[in-house]
Amino acid sequence: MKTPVELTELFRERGLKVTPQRQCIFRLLHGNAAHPTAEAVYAAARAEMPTISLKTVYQTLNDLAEMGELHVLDLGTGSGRFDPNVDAHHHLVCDRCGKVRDLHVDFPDVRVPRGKAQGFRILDTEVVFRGICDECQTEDETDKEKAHA
Amino acid sequence: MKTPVELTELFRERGLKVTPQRQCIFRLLHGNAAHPTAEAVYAAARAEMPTISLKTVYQTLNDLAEMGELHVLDLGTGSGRFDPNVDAHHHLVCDRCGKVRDLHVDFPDVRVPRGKAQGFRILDTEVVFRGICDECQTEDETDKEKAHA
DNA sequence: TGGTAATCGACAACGATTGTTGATTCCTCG
DNA sequence: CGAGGAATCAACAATCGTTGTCGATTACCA
Ligand SMILES: [Mn+2]
Ligand SMILES: [Mn+2]
Ligand SMILES: [Zn+2]
Ligand SMILES: [Zn+2]
Repeated sequence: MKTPVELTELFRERGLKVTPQRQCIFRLLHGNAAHPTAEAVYAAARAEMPTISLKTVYQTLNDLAEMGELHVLDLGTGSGRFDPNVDAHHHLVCDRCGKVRDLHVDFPDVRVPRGKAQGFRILDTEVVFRGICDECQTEDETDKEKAHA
Repeated sequence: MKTPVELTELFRERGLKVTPQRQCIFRLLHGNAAHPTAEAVYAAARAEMPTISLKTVYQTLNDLAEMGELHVLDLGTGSGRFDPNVDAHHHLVCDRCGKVRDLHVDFPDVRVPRGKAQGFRILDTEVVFRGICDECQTEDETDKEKAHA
């Protein structure tokens, strides 16, 4: 995603107004690697602007996604995750708590072999590693200790 | 997924009754590579049993998933896709129509490099190739021709 | 400064999935 | 075979995430 200043330009060029609500969301997302849900962005925005509406948050997130400044990930965690990092990368997903972490590794061998594409024109390749995050593993161990006691 | 006959055994062992509705779903799923939604299974089942309820379909699909006989894929196509093929494989997904095809290729290089796992214990690796399927490409071309005319 | 886009609140609606009820069917085990 | 209990049905309501609608108000920006 571009910087808040660049996004301000971009929105104006497109005839979209640059409101404080939108600028707030620009700032919250810039460099954000937490892959927040819309609700999470909403919560963070309300800390600065108590009257911002969830509708406005969705509106701005969708605008950014349409411009290609944001990717929406559907990783089976119930709700969409917004990713301001639009460069090619992959993800680690916690099956327990839904946490999403970036994995910046290139897998040059991951291609559909000739003759196996079944007519598809491939536009994108995602690798998703699913498992249990550190925090959820610690929880599990704590539970075991309690069970012993 | 096991064969309908084996699933009949398995259900009985678990104290679950083997009803005609469940057997119908066993048959519909066995060897099914279409990755159907619950609604699609429901539609196919109703062709044989007009009074089967959507509730019963979900119930049976969830039972099979809990037993590990079925995988539920969330590929961002709006609804869950049920996959009776529980062996390791990957998927081609059409961004336009949601079609899902199997890709039986092993990618041995696709592993999280040591030191990049960020505390995750990895349990599963999925590769998803997104693009446009053959049918949707043909549609596009037809549209172009119409535009020229 | 004015025209118009954006926002707000308060609520309804959506699609996918799950829950509830009470009546009915029918599988399974002895 | 017969009894007991699970499963199913229909007909709803409810959930969650997301989008739509409304009229009134705000405020961006050419
Ligand atoms: Mn990311
Ligand atoms: Mn598959
Ligand atoms: Zn976790
Ligand atoms: Zn398609």
